Amino acid sequence: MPADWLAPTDLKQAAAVQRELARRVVAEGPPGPVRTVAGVDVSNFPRDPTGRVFAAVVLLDAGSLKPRATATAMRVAPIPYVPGFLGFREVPALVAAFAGLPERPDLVLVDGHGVSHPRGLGIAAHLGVLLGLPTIGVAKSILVGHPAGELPPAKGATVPLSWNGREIGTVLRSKDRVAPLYVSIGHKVGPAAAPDLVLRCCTKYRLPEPTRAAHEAANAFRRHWAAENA
DNA sequence: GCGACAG
DNA sequence: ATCTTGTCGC
Repeated sequence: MPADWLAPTDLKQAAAVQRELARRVVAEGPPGPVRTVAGVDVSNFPRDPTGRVFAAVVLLDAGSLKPRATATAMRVAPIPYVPGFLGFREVPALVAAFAGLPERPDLVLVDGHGVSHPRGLGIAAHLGVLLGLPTIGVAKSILVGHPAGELPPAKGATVPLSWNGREIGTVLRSKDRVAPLYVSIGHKVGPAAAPDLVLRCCTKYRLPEPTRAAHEAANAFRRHWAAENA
């Protein structure tokens, strides 16, 4: 694996890497039963010139949605945040965090888009391909594309997310009368299965439990790090 | 050229 | 992403 795959020289090269990795995305799966689900997220210091990213991954039981293990890792992002290139900032730290997990999850829910991305490689697909794990992108807002119709207000409602005449994801109502989530496959997951898998992780909040747990873990990790490095 | 723009 | 106060609805 070329070094610039993790730390590209410029955005032009980064885009080329994304197009290459996008070819390796597998749009079907999961290959087996989903007994465990992991949630991943990254926390940052506001206006931090050093660009430190604090990553966390939480493994939970897919049935009870109870946390089973947590792992964290801190890295310095190789590039600043630029829409369309989020993966280069967060994936290295997330991969490092996964190394600290006691076991590999059957599925991973990622904060951000999967293939609903300008070059078909949002952070969920990026992470999935590098880890070789089934991943789904769960974003809170749109990067590219438009909802193909009006989304009903009830939890579980869906409508396709289209872009240039192509269906790239699904707009999903994860809770009654709240802003929808934008779901797209990351890697080793089929487009039809993705929305159901995400909904299965949603209880009483807008965001799925794995994502909520990871968000909390990443914030706790960052605060803990700050307290010991004062 | 102008508008859009995950976290 | 992070910060922050008030406000609205169940």
